[in-house]
Amino acid sequence: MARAATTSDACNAVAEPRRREILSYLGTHERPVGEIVIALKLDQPSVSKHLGVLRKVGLVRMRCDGRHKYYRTNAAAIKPLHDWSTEFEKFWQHQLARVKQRAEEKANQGK
Amino acid sequence: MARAATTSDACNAVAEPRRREILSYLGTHERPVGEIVIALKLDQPSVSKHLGVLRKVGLVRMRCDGRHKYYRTNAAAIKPLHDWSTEFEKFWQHQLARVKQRAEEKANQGK
DNA sequence: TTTACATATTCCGATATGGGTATCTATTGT
DNA sequence: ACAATAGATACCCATATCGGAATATGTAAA
Repeated sequence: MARAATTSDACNAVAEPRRREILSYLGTHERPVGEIVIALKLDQPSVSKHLGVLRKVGLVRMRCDGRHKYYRTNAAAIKPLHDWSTEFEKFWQHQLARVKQRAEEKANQGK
Repeated sequence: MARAATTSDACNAVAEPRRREILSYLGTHERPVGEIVIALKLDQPSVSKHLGVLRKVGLVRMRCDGRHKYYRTNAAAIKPLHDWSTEFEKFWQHQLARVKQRAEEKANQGK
């Protein structure tokens, strides 16, 4: 077996930095492909392909209007990712708290 | 260019489902490799390789003790991912609110 | 010092990727 | 009908991947 397909999962789709840029650029604001091409300075075929991947995993939605196709990110599809990372939130909060505490102790030594 | 290396980024490292399992299994609880192998029913070389990737991007920390190596997840390395997805939180909240509202309107029609 | 154990590394093969370039389709304007 | 425009698709290539099997390293026990 090889690496999992980029289209197998929101996680895999989002691993590609350009796709993250696209999602950020389209907040939930609907935009035609051409605008993405210009704004992010990517080749048009590249953008089309990235959008294809994002669409297959439900991360973007598309609406046709004549020869234009309007894309917007489907934020709900990002939530599972967010939920997964939230599993670890308590841990890094502890870590950061400890770091802060040590820093304060060190500062107090100087007094 | 090909697909970005799995070791190029926490995002790419985490795209692989087994690596996510490993991170979840080790909360911040320190465990030797062998325990991961047994708990997740993976081959030992596979686990070692996954741990190598996770280590390279800082998602796990390692401590040597004799012939054992203890791994634990470094939760702080997951925070950037969490922060990125949080960017979209406001959007899915809106979406879910709309869905709920429509459902309630529909329910009220029946009265 | 030989043996057993814990983990890491290497080699292989099949596969999907992303960039680039060219081309195809569909819709609009003249 | 024809040209122009928006977007998708097809093709090629270099590369990294994961699994599997075998082997290597390093530590501890006999």
